[in-house]
Amino acid sequence: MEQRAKHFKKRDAILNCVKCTKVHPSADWVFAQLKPEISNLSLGTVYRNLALFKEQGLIVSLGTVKGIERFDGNVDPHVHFICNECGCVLDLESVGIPESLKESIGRENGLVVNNCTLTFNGLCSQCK
Amino acid sequence: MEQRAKHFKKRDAILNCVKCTKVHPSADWVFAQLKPEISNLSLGTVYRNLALFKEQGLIVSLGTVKGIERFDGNVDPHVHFICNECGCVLDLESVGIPESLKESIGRENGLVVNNCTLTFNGLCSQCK
DNA sequence: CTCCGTGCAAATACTTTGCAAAGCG
DNA sequence: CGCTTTGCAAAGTATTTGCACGGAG
Repeated sequence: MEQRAKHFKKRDAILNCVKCTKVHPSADWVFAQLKPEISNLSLGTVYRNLALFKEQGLIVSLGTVKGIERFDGNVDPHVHFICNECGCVLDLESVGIPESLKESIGRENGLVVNNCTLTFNGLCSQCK
Repeated sequence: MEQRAKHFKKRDAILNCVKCTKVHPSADWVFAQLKPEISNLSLGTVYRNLALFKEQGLIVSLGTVKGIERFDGNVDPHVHFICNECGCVLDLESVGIPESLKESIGRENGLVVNNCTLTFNGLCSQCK
């Protein structure tokens, strides 16, 4: 375990960084966060690892906000609010996603439904 | 009217192209569609006009699919399905968006909610 | 003459990739 | 040694922008 910690030091730091924040970060943000403590970290590594995590299902992509891809360490399906002004992303805990729809929609339309995202857009409390 | 038709020939063609298809096109797709009939059309013009239409609310953006922005001439809120394999976008007519949520969510969280999108991901009938 | 839409090409900006070096077993 | 991770920089790709031209009023 300690061995692993050494070998995957940067990878773990990147994953941890995404998992432990609620800002729904971009690759660039993660890089900026870790750069001070891991001075020889490069942006390419961040991109590579985020892509890897996404593929492994350890994190999810929220899509792009203003042309920049945003990630979420919280894999559980939940509802997001995106501010069109400042680009911040918030979780809307109070709203539930109709998970049950996934299966029935798939069956009705002849599709395989893996995922479902519900997103609201507008202005956050600071920007409005 | 005829005057206008001349002056805005390309603009109208671009808008019409997005409005009259169900493929939820990208800028590139629109360009490819129109290029044969409007041989001196340039891609920059397509981008410029799509951005304009989006701003005017004549079309909406569905966000990016595989890094490419997709548009929808149908401005009415409706549910989408995106195939992760081929990138096609389908309308799910049968599912309704809980429009009423917008106001209550805004009020509860101190937000201004303008928009709301519900999207399912998976494999389409051809790709599964 | 002035305004607006446009072609064209250069510029941006985010992201991906190739390759050599370094780390771990 | 062999395999994986990484830094670095170059390449890639979608999109935006600057500028000059041309048509409409």
